[in-house]
Amino acid sequence: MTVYAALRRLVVDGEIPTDRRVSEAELSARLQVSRTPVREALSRLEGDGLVDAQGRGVRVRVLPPAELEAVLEARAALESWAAGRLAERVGDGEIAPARLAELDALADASDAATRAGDLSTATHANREFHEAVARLAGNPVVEQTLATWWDRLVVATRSGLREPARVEQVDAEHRAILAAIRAGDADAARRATVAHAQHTIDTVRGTPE
Amino acid sequence: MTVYAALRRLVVDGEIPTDRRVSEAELSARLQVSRTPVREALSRLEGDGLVDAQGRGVRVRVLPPAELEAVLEARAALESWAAGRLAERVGDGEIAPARLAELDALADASDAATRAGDLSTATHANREFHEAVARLAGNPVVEQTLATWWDRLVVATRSGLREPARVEQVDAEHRAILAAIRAGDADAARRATVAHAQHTIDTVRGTPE
DNA sequence: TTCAGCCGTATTGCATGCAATACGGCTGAA
DNA sequence: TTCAGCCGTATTGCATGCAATACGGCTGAA
Repeated sequence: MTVYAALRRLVVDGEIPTDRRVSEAELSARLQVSRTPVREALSRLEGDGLVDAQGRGVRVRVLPPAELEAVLEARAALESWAAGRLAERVGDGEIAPARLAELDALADASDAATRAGDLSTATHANREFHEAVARLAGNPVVEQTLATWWDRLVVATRSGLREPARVEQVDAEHRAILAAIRAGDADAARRATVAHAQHTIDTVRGTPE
Repeated sequence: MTVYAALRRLVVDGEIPTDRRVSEAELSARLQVSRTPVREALSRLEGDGLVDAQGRGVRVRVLPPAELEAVLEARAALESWAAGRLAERVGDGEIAPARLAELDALADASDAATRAGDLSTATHANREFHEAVARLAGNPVVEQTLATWWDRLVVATRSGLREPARVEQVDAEHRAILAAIRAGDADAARRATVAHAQHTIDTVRGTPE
């Protein structure tokens, strides 16, 4: 499990070359363990869709455009569900308004980093915002699936794709989602999340390469 | 990979006792391979949420009620998305109406088996119907995630839960989903799917044990 | 020059062995 | 009788070794 976690981190953090195949021996030397636990971890990572192990050598998966879009669409589906569910819970009084302050803080952090031009921090904060929404929705299955998809996207978009200058828009969209959640308006929360996600999809589509 | 597939099948088909821990040696003897590939497969199955491997011996996961509901909710979220997307594609003329005949046939099969009282076949046909909708929606990520969740539910509901007598209702709901898809009405398709799923959730909730 | 076919070797996939570990039950005190 | 603590053993987790395999490049024909 620890080897799995370590290897996953290496993959997600971009510490493993994506332009060539890597041998099990290479990874085991790097992690100072034998090939056996490395193989186990790789098998799991393959299940997560993070690496490709057919043939000889393992390859970090950089998603082809079609699959990138598929993951983005899937993410939009679950995130909009989560936002709607959270709004319902707020409306039902299951979530104390104070807990929503966490979301405000994360949106603030995301916006601040974006304005400061700190892309890496901004990306991370943005993810944290969306993951917090999923967590507060109270469905661990959805939460975990989304986390896996985020990881896939991180790997896929590291080399190449960059969020372009729709910077201003992102923050406004986050605030719109939050407002709907706070109002307990599930429908509006879903719509706002779908719109937000759709903009990301459009951006990716419009960015060949 | 073959060992993984074989073991997964054993788990999903209920061929492995769920009431006790099973040792790696036991499974490797059964599959006629050494413990090494069995361990790899188990690690992956754990990632799929099908088994629990903490401590000593592996355990097939029978979902606790809270998690069962979480999976059902998550499934509803993705399936309603898929139904809506498929309806859009039909509306856009991307899907030839002839391909929807497949769905009719699967709904027929599900209904026929249900009326014949063949629960096992009915369950399978029902799953095929929903998986066909997901496939036609054209998003492999959604499709595969749903397949994994179906497997989890199969294992979880094998011992104990049984679909009760809302038999008539199920077919009517399938037809409603189909009608919305055929009409290219994404909103209606989503609503019909959510309603269908919600009935299942209500049923499970109402069936303690 | 191009490319089909082969061949050597790096690499995988699995089996096996062993130290570390976790469990089930036993012992003895309260 | 109950249960904390220990102890023996089944089981895991990892390392290692080896046969099977897949790849990269070489050879020679077209």
